[in-house]
Amino acid sequence: MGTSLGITTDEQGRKHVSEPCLEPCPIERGMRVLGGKWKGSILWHLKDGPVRFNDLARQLGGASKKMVVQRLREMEDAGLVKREMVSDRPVAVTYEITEFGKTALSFLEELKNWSETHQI
Amino acid sequence: MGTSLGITTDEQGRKHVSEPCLEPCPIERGMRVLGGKWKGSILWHLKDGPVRFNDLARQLGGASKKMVVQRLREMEDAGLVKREMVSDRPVAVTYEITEFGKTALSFLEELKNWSETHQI
DNA sequence: TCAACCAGTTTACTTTTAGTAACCACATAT
DNA sequence: ATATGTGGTTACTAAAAGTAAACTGGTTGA
Repeated sequence: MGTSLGITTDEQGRKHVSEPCLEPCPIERGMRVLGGKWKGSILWHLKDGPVRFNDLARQLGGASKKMVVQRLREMEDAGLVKREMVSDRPVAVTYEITEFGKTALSFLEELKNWSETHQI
Repeated sequence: MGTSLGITTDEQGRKHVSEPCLEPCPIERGMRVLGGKWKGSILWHLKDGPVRFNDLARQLGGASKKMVVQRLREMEDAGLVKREMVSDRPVAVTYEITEFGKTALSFLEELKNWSETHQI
């Protein structure tokens, strides 16, 4: 009988969804890459230049090293972040935002502004 | 000796963080309200007008009623969404985006575009 | 030599989230 | 009477996410 947002009702009155929002919908997909705890903050901290691992971990006061490493690996895999071995013996590593990572910054900035302007 | 992003090194070479990004930083706070699984999608589905509970649950193909209710309650509490009892006996309920909820749409749109333009 | 740094890894948990499947009470249509 | 609809709730399980703290194996500086 009627339709509303992809839901159709047939002649017998049974309801069917024509375009259910299955998992790989763009908003959920985006949230998976940027939404994990600390991911946004990590990217944000890298926006002004490469940062060394322990410095990053310290900045993210609340996060354990394990979390920071884990998130960094995920973000490396997603291509948001690049790991660079700066020196071998004294081991020194920096993490740097990639060009692709930078494309997410405007979005994070909007989120940041949104949280700041509305008291959340 | 040097400082970098709020990390200072004292005369003895010990490192200290001056402004660690503790949990309630704007990006993390924003992610807490908008980042849960399905929350973004729910808000997005409500953008064109009120939607009834079961319709919404159907649209979110992968989500169980329990999840949808849970997320809706959280979003009600956050003031993003309003529950409206349309009719009592036949019980009918709609969920509607609030003015505050609408302020998050531009952000979701950017996330959506970002996910769509970069193959994620 | 000792303490502190580097960049992690590992362990041993606890907490949170996600999810299934069945069930409720009531209403409407066949 | 039976199936289907409404808007949920309950009970339970599985998986993910997160924690603190110890530990590696090296380096550096006092």
